[in-house]
Amino acid sequence: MYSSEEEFLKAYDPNQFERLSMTTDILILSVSSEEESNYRKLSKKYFSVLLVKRNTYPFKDKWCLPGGFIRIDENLEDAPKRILKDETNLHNIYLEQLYTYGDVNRDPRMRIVSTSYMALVDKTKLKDTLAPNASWFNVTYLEDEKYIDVTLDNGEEVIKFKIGKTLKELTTDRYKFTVLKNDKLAFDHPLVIAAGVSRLRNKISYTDIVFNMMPEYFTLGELQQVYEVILGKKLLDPAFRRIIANKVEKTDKVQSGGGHRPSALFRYKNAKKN
Amino acid sequence: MYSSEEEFLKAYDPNQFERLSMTTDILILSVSSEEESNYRKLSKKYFSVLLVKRNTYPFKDKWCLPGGFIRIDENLEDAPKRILKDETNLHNIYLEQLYTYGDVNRDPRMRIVSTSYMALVDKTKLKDTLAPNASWFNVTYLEDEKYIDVTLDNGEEVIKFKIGKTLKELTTDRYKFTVLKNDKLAFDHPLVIAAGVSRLRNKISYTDIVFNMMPEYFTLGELQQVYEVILGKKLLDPAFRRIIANKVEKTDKVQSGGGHRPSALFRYKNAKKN
DNA sequence: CTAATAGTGTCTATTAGACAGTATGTT
DNA sequence: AACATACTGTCTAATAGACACTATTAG
Repeated sequence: MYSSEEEFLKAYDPNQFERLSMTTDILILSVSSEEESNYRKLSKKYFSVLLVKRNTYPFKDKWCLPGGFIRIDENLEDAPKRILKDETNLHNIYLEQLYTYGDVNRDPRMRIVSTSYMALVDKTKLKDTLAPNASWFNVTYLEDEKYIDVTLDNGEEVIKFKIGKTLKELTTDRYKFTVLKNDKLAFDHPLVIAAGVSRLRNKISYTDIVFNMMPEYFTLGELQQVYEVILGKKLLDPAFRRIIANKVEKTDKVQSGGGHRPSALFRYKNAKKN
Repeated sequence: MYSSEEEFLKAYDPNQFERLSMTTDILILSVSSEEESNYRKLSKKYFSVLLVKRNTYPFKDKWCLPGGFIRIDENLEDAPKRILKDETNLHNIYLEQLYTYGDVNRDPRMRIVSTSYMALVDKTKLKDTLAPNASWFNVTYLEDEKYIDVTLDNGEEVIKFKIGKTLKELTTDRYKFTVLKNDKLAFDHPLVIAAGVSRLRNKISYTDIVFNMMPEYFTLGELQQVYEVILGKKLLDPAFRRIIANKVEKTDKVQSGGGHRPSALFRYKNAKKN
């Protein structure tokens, strides 16, 4: 039919299959601290996500993850990088692909497939240069065998949604997530949030990604708090210290002034395998 | 600007962003047995992948994963299901999304983003109804700190490729895979194979997905062999039996005739948490 | 001194790894 | 009997969980 690839490509009709649009959604996660009135206590930490209030249709006035269309001349993973830059003014951020959502009717405008990414940022590097309609929400994430209950709170507004887990045993992906309750989030973004938090919770124990959310110097108490808010449970000090011992290195800096024993400041050690 | 969502949707211009094409690639994995001449020995098992020889441009005469275009009116995950049906005549197969590849120049025809899926099948259910240009290749997968070396062999042809692992530490996904050597596989399919095998190797130890590759009744020796070919290493019998003990249930069937002690046949137990 | 966090020692329980042994078919 | 796999008992090493204890500061 064609005697060479060039010839084939020249004759190729790109409209053989109707084309579609693609977007990306970014789950930007971080850890926030709350001021503590008691000078002795440590400031409480929260696990938080960045949401944007939509001011255009569809889903006008609902909250959604930052995102946007993939440009025709842009690599897939460059789109979330671009949007992250626009939204937070940060670059060189930890970014990981989560999942691609492609149900026919997931967007009322037209056929849009969306690839979601998860980004982890250190909020201390972010000097209040947030986009005007963006806001950090503290995350409460409760998961059991059957449901995931998520509450997002930015101090002014509370967003709650619930996801049902259907165990599909052997025939397909382990769980199928279905949104059971949601009235303030746009699109299928509850699913993205659940997928991302769940992924982070798993990965925190076998990778070093937490350190993307930490400043350069930190105390082990702070690091433990971050683990605790992400995992949603308390950890025992000695066990925690054993586990992270070879991931961090002690510096000669200390943090004092808290009405209690000062703590050594540690730094992430780019641990070579040994 | 618009007073209602309906009005907005009516006026919406779907060509605001140039649209693109999407395809899906399916990594179909299974386990093959080889006839053993010594009546006493167990038949040797291989980990295997289904490839298709391309008879059209681009990449004419190279091997690739089964795949095809996503139709405009088809849910994303329905495309791999449809292709799986066409290719193997099987439905209700374990299917899991792997990764979405979207570099601008990954396809010479035009801008195509591709979402890859992994399917696990029990080859015994597949009664030689393979598509004419498809073939099962035995997989040898060697991974170390820096490289992944894969050899695929269907008895007639050998395909080798090599992938480099770049540790990206904290700034992005843990590893970036780069194809270092490949001359017989089309597209970025070496990356898909590596991603899938790597994922399966991890998941085999904390999920029950292996049973998708097993017939209804099997001996623990066979099951152990499957674990071994997937993990690429020998396991110790007592440890293996301890681990899978609560995932399987013994039946009153036995398999005898092998010149050695007959073995009990087991079945997958849809283990409720206890 | 007190409240609060920092940091360590050690016992126990659970799990993983290793090896050696017994059991039982077919030719 | 010999070979090959089936299956189990048990010791040891490594890891995880729990608790109690000491250390040190600001007020």
